[in-house]
Amino acid sequence: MSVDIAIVDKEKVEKTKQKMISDTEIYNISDFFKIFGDSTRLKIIYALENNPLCVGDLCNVLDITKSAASHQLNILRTNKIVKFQKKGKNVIYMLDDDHVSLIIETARNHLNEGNR
Amino acid sequence: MSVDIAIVDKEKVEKTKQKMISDTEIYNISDFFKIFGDSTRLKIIYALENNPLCVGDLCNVLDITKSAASHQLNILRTNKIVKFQKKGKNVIYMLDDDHVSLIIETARNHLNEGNR
DNA sequence: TTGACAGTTGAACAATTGTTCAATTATACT
DNA sequence: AGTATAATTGAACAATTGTTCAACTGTCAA
Repeated sequence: MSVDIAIVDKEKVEKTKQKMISDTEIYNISDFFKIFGDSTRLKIIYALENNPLCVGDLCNVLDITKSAASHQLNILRTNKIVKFQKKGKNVIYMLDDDHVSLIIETARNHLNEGNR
Repeated sequence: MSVDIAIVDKEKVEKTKQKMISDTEIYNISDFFKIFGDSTRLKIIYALENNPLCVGDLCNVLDITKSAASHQLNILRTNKIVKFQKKGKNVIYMLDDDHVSLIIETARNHLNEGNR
């Protein structure tokens, strides 16, 4: 009731309300999409596809600073998109999850083919 | 060269650079994901799934103001995620694209099942 | 044509987010 | 131990983004 806007189809509104998924699930899903909503993170993911790289080399591939890379890698690590492995002085990053590439490819195909 | 960080594996860096997709394509994809990276927009999409609604009813379902809804609907329209149809004083919104539901469901399943 | 209602719009504001900079940790090498 | 290099971290800053508020457009009905 808190919005106070006249309802046109009360039954439909109620039914739709019931069909809605929970707020926490909505937040989880939108947070997940936010990860891929940044071009730097997306580039990192593409660079690491089938291709582990240490931070410095990753920076050279993408032409970004170590700090910027490290911050974004931290986010990707936290969200289990990438994992790492220490090798001497270097830290080697790689994708943690096969689904991720699939989801991105689905979006890419959606954009390239078909509609739009 | 602009980054000036020592390269560990020059060949790998070069190969990876070549494999990278174009910046404009990266931006297109990340912009696409940005659309779903907001909880209000995601809620709107869920509410409209198999279920056209006028703006007022949509606001009642989601408990948001008309203005907030209208701004987000504008973004969704621009990106061809929803389309609309005028019916008298009302504007009926509906999903424009089947792929969209699919992509969101893929993400949702990824989050619910399997890893994480 | 006037009043009421549905929806849109732009500007202001608040919050979030990404990058930069400087300092710090950690490892390797001499 | 001391130095050099790789990477991380936190704070400051800049940019982007979502919501609110108020004004506006367009449509219906009396």
